[in-house]
Amino acid sequence: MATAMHRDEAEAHLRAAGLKVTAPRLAVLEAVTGNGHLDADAVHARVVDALPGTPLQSVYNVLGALHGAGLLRRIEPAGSAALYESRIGDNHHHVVCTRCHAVADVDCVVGEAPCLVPSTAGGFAIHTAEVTFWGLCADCQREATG
Amino acid sequence: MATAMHRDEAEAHLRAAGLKVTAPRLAVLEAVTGNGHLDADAVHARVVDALPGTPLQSVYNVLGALHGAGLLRRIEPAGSAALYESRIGDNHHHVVCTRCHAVADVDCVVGEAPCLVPSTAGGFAIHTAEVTFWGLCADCQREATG
DNA sequence: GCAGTTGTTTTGAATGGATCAAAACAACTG
DNA sequence: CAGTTGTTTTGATCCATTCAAAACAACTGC
Repeated sequence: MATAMHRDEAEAHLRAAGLKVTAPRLAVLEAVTGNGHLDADAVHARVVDALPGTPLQSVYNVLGALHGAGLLRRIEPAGSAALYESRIGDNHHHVVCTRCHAVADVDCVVGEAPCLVPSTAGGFAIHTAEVTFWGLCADCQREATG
Repeated sequence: MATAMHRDEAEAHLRAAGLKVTAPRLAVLEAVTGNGHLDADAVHARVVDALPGTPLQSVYNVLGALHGAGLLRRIEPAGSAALYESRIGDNHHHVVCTRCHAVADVDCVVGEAPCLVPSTAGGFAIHTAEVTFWGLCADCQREATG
């Protein structure tokens, strides 16, 4: 839990994005903010704490809306369900544990966003680069060598 | 269609990997080799040409086995089904069209595999890096600006 | 060559993440 | 405060993929 989001902050973000301010949206925004990388189920679990009875479908809708509005970033590592994170605006990368699927952020490793150099490969007009590292998380290293 | 694979070549690869040589496996290997990035359905379509009646399930089994043996590489770009390619051994990257999902290979853009520098981020022992670029393919650029 | 063993293919069914659609509802506008 | 429009909810459906058991065929040793 890094930076939890205050209700009024969340509200401001929603309004700025031209979205109506609703309880499920505030709940999802608070659930994701500062809590790493969560899939729809994990978000749902947190949302239900704050807003009992909220259906999973609503979480999907809200996540879709917030992602569409640029308020949430979405990643889909191979083998995992879609994950959402609140850290946006910078283009950082991710490490995924090949054993337990844990995810952590990685700031661009080599100097200034080296992997992001826009280029034209094979006639494609590239606008984004996404880097996913694969490895073993600390816990799984222990269990593997132990 | 770059390098099509001959039957005996395919056989050798299978044996080298300790896999039994079977018709479906040869068919899948030939279907994927030199044909870019194919999902299970696309592979199935090709396999059925050579081996009528082959069920999709068998294609899944074979793709799984060949991938497990390191004979096929598997990528899973967000929003697409799993794709298989025969180009292995080098660690190249991919561009995916955000409009039509076409995929092309990209050799590492900045010098010598800059994105692959193994490092230790957040306690993870990284062993692989995967770079996915997103952009518009030539065709979609035309249709978008046209 | 031929039978046995083991791994593969096939048949059939099930899973899970996610999406679609329509009805019930609530947030913003004036 | 009523109307309008966007949201949430209910409920159903989709698709890629995986699981399981039975039918089968590739390799081994004889």
